[in-house]
Amino acid sequence: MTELKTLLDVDYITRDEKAVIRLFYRGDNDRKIVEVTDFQPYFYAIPEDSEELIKDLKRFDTVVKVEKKNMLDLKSEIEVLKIYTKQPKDVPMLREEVSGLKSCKEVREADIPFAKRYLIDSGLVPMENSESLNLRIAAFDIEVYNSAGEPKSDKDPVIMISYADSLGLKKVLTYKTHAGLNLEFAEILNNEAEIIKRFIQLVRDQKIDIIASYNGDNFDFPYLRGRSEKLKIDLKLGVDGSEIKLERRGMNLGADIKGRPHVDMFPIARQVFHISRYRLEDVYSEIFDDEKFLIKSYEISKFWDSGSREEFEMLLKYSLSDVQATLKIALALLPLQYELSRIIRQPIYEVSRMGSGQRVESLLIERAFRKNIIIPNKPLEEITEERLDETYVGAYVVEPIKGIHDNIVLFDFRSLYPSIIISHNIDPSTIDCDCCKGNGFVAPSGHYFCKNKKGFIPEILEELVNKRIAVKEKVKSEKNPEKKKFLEVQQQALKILANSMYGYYGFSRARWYSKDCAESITAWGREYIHKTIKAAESEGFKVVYGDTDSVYLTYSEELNRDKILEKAMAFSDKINKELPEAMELEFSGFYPRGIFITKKRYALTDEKDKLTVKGLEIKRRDWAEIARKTQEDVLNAILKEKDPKKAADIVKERVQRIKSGTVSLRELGINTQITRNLKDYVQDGPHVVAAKKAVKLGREFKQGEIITYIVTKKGDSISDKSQLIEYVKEGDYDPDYYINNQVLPAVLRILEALGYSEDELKGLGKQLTLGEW
DNA sequence: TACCAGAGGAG
DNA sequence: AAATCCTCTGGTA
Repeated sequence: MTELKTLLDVDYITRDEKAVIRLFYRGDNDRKIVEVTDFQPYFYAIPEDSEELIKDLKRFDTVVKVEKKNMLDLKSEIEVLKIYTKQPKDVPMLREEVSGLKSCKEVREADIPFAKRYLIDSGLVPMENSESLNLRIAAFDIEVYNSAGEPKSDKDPVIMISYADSLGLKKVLTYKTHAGLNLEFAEILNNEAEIIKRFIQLVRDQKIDIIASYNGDNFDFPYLRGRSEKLKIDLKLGVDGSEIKLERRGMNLGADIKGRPHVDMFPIARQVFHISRYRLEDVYSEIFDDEKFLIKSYEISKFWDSGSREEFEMLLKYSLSDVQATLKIALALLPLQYELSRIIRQPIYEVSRMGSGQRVESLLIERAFRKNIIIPNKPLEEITEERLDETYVGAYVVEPIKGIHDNIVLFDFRSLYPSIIISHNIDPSTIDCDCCKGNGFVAPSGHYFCKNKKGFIPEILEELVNKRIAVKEKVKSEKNPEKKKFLEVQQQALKILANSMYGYYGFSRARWYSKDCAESITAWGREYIHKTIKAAESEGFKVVYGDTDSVYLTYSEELNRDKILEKAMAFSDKINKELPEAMELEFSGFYPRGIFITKKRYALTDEKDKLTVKGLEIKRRDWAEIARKTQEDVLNAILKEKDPKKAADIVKERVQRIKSGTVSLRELGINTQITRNLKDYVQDGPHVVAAKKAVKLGREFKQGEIITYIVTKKGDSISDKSQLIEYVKEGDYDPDYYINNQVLPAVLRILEALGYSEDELKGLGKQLTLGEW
């Protein structure tokens, strides 16, 4: 029996001018670093003239070996030269030289980093067995002294480091105390340097495998690094004794720890959840349906300085609650990252920081190697710019029949785009192939796809989809809850990857970019939904609404629920008989009542009276809670209770409350993302103006940050009146704005769709007396 | 009133 | 650094 082990990380070092791959394993009880010394760096050249190129290559002393090889490149098999170099660092220079040679047409795969290259070629699977090994996970969080505005690492010290791990150890390290302080988790050291050193020691003593943080990439680790430099101490967290490394990753930083992967939960939470804000407390309450203990940021230095033991203890407890929340979030979200890491076969540090495009591309690169396909190069910057201008037509959206409908049946195509790609073999290598000449699978876009040879991407997609079907079968029969959860995560990871494939074709930076494939997929999608609509209509259904892959149907005559469902099932059976095997129109719900406002904006109630809302203000972070809640109450009154009078009373009550000035700021905050640098805005909306005011008070904003603002009493325009919520006192809000620009538009939209005329509503809106209806 | 920039949702 | 379609607000002229 072989020992269980999991591959946590890979890198390479240079020893005696030779590259040595290091594999960082966690075994049953110990940690192992395995070194590989016989893996040579290489890349490919596609020759104009191979003999000539071989001769030319002899000139370069960094070339150690050249092999001829046949590989698949899109539609054809080609001869390539595999060029081995002495060291990985030789590749960038040699690539330039070689691609400049007359005898060379093109250089390929010279941009695959060496450690990644090794992982692909070796076939090793990172994170394999990680669930069986009981990995040791630790979370940490720092508290920083913030005198005024943003804390700065060149002056403001770290005052606490909190630590919690999956073995049950929890600590808050600090260097101040008060008489009578008695919190078993508090560890008092002499100074700031000591708490940093103690933190490192804890991680090492506990033999931690994965370090989790919340925003550690862009705050905690850069800050610790800043302080460590000032205090002249090391941050040797790597299992090989190396320092943490801060690397640039696009607009952000990444904090890399050798052999002990650091996973930042913040970007993961942003991908996984759709919530109004992504502060630690927001994500915590989203996952655990529980409120986290909070103290305000400006109270940190106040509590630290105050001399009150109670306040100091509050601070310690707050710090502990942060780290415990981070650990809980990590334990909940890491399994999906493990699974993605296994499927993509890249280290968890990388995978956890990848977007959809990078994940798909990494998967394709690995699979291409297995199939002897030579990998396309990354497009040059100017090419990606050009691609951005190549727009194409996407999905079709049916204009809804506005107003209330009863007995609505919902159908949608199961995984429409993946199933189209598979059943029509949509791939850059199969498009408009020579062998099918206008036959094959002919898309409504005019392109056709090969019927003889399966494409690379459809083949991978089919593997993913079949694997997912198999895993979902296992989920059904699995009784052990641990294993069931594991399988559930597996199928989720497969779904994420399968659903990203279409978007990847249209992604301007993709190696396997193909606008023609992307537009063929959407063209087929439109055709299938159109055909479905036509068929439904000829069967006596009314199409109330539809979007991309879905249709909402009612029956044209008065029928009872069971009769309608019977008709509906007969309808989908008929449709499915005519569809390709991989495709299926699925029944996905019956709704006794629904209201349709516009495209992408509607609400339905199911048979358990549960309200489903799409696109309306209720679902939007940039509307105040008071407006969202009022809209929800109005919808419930109309859909569930069929009582417009009650709806009107709700609105009246809400308007009165706003007028009285007693609405809390929590209900008035408007969340909006600052999507760019503040100076880059052409037109400053209220959120930008609010942010710019805050900058004058010492605040800083990261691009992508979500802020909450209030429209206050002070100022002329809405923008003038806007202020970040943290600078606004309770009660300081503009009732007129919240009535006329928030609550009334949200509810009038619903009432308007009920058939009240615009004039009626305007008049009533002004009088704020909705009682008569 | 018409137009634009900007945001965020649906699928 | 996945795609397009779509609605709506607030600023500006």
